[in-house]
Amino acid sequence: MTATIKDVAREAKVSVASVSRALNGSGGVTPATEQRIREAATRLRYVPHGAARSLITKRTHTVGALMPDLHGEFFSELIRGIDLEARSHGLHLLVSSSHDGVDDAAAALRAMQGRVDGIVILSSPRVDAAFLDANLPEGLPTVLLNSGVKGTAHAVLNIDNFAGTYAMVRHLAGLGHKRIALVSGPKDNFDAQQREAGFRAAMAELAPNEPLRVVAGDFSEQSGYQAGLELLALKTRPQAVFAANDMMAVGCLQAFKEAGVEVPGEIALAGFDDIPIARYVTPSLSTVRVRIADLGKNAMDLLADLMDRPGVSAASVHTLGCDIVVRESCGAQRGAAAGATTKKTQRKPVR
Amino acid sequence: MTATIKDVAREAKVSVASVSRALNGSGGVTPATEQRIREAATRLRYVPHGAARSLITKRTHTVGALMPDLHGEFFSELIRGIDLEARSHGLHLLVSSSHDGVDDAAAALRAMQGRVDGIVILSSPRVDAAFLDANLPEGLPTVLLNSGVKGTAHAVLNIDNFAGTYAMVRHLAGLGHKRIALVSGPKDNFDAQQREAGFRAAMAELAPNEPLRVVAGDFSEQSGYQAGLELLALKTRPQAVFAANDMMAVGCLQAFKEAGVEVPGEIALAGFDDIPIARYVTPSLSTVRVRIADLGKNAMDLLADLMDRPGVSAASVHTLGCDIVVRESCGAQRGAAAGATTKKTQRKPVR
DNA sequence: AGCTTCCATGAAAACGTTTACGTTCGCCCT
DNA sequence: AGGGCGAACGTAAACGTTTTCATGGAAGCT
Repeated sequence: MTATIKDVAREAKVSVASVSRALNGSGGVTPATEQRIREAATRLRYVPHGAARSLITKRTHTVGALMPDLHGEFFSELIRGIDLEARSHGLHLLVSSSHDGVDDAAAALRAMQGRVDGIVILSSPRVDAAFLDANLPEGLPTVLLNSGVKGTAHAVLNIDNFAGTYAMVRHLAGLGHKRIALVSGPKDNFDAQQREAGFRAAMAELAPNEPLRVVAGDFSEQSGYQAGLELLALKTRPQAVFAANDMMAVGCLQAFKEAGVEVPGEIALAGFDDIPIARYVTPSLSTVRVRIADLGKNAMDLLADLMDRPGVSAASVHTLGCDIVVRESCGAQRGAAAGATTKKTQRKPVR
Repeated sequence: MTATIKDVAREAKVSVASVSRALNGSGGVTPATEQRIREAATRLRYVPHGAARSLITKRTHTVGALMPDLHGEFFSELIRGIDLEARSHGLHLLVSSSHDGVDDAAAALRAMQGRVDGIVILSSPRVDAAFLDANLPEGLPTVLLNSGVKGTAHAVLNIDNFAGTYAMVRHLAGLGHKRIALVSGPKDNFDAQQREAGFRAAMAELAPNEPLRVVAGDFSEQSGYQAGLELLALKTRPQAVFAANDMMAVGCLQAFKEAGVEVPGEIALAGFDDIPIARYVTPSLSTVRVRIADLGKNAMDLLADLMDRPGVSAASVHTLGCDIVVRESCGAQRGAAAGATTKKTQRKPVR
C-alpha cells in the first residue's frame, strides 16, 4: 500500500538504518547520500509509520484533552488555545469530551493510555483526587484545569476567580454601591466556590457593615432569572448584583426588565466570564473577562514542560489573571454610546 | 514501567497468544483460563499498547478532524457531535484545527497520515479538489463538510443552505414583504454561494417583478453594519432584509437602531445559523437554524460507514435539513412577549 | 479398541521503526 | 610504511501486539 522505510532504502540503495538516520537528522550520514535518500523518500511519498515509531521510541507526540460535556465558547476557545500551542510544540491533540459520568471519564482515560504522552484535564466536580489516583497511569504528565485538587502528582492551572471577583466588587463599591448581592453558582463547582470566596472577602473589606446577601444559583440562565426575582422581593433592595457567571446575569437582567426595574439606573449588574452574548444584551453586561484561549495555551505550555522533564516534582499550582470589562450594566458609563459596533469598553487587568 | 502482555502471560501461566485471544474475545479459550487471564490482567492494571496493536492490525481506531481557524459555537458543537458519535463507534478523535493557510493544512494532513483510519474535513475556500488530491493519502476514507467539491473519492455532507434560505424568504414574503434585500457572504465561501442561490431562486418565484437588491458582506458583524447603512440609503428602502449569517444580521440591526429605524416595524430582519446571540439581541432575531451537532454526528456516521466498507464507491453527497426559527425581528410575532426566558419561538422544519 | 476430529494452547513470524554494535575503509600520525 | 582512529554505513535486535501454524490431547465414532 503505502511505502515503508525498506522501500526507501531499496530505492536509495542504502540500508534502512541510513534512511532513518538521514530523515531524522541523527548524523552519521554523508550529505550526498542524505540527499539521495531524501529524494527517494519524496519520490515514494514516504511518511514514517507513526505507530511503529512510537512503539520503539515510546513517544506518541500526542497529548490528550479530557473534558466534561460542555457547549459553547468555553470549550471551543480552550481547545483552540491548546491545539495551537500543541502544534507549535510539534504535538497532536486527542480530544475526548462530553463525559457526564465518572465511568465515562474513567473509560476515556483508560483508552488514552499509551496513546498520549500527557493529558490536560478540565475538572468537573466528579473528577476529584481519588478519581485521578485511581485512573491516571502513574508517571503520565498531567495538567489539571480549574481544579481544587491539590494533588502532589500533577500541575494545576486555575483562573484567578478570587481576584477577578474581588476586583469587580471593588469596582462596584467604587461606584457608590454598598448593598451588593451575590448570585452564587453550584456548590460543588470549584470556580463557583472561589468566586463566592472572593465576594465574601471583598465585602468584608469594602462594606463590612452590610449584611451579606447571597442567593443560590446553578450557573443556568433560568436560575439567574429566579434569583433576580428573589432579589427584587427583598425588603431592602440591593444596589448592585454580582452574578457568578454571565448566563445567570442575563437571567437576572431579564427578570429586572420584566419587573420594569431599570438597569443600571435602579440596580447595577455584573457577571463573570465575558461570554459573547454579554456584549449584545441591552444594556451590555459588565463582566470579568477570562482569556480562555490563553488558559489553554498556558496549560499546554505547562504540560510540555512536564513532558520534557524527567518527571520529577510535577506538583505546582498556577493562576491565570483576568480583566474586568466595564460596559453599561454597572452604570459606570452613563454617557457612553449604546452601539454594539461602536461601543467602547474599558478593560483593566486585575493586579 | 507499565505491564505488557508478557507479564500478564507469565502471571496467568499461559502464552501471550492466549492472553491476546482471551482479552480480544477471539475465541478458542476455555472459560476457566479466560477468567484466570482476566484476573491477572486487572491485577497488573494491564492496558494493551495501542501503537503495538495498530502496527500489526493497521487500524488506529482514531479519526481525524481537520478544521480551519474558527471560533465559537460552530466549532464546539461540531466537535461535540463528532466526538460523541465517534465514541459510540469505539473511535477516538484527533483534532487539528486553526489552519489559516494551505501549507498549514497540508502539513496537518500529512502528520495525520497513519495516525487515523479516516478524516472529517470542514472545508475552507483553500481546501479545494486539487488540494485534496495532492494531500489526501489514497484510499483513506474521507468526509467533506460544507464543501462544493464534488470529488469522486470522498463523501460530502452539506447543510441545506438552499432550502433554508428559500424557506425563510418564503416566510418573509408570506408576511407581505416583497422588497427583500440580501446581505451576501464572502464570494469564495460555499455556504454563502448556496444561500445566495437560494435567495435568487426564491425571489424569482415569489417576487418576480422586484429588482434584485444584493449588497456584499463578508460574514463579519462589521460588514453587516456597513450593509445596513447602504440599505438605508437606498432610494426605495427594502421592507425586509435577509442576512446570509447571523453576525451580519446583528450588524444590520445595530445600523438600523442607530438610524432610529424600527425593527421589525419599519423593516424586517432575518439571519442564518441561529447562533446563541440571536436569542438575546433586541428584538430577538429570526433565523435559520442549523443543527450543528447533528451535522457532526451525521458526518461521523458517514465516515464510520466508509471505514467499514472495503473502500468502494465512496463518492456520495448528503444534505442536512435546517429549520426556520421565527422570533421577533421578522415581525411575525407582533403580540408575543419579549422576554428571553419566557420567549416563545416557533420552529418549523424545512420541507 | 483404534482411528479420526476437533479444540485448547504454544511457538514463532510479522508489522515498521530506532538504535546499539560491528565492519569497512580512508586518513593521519609518528 | 604501518598501526591506529574515526567516519560512514550495514546488521540485527528490540519494541508489544496479533495471527498463522503446529502440537498435543481428549472426545467421538465405528
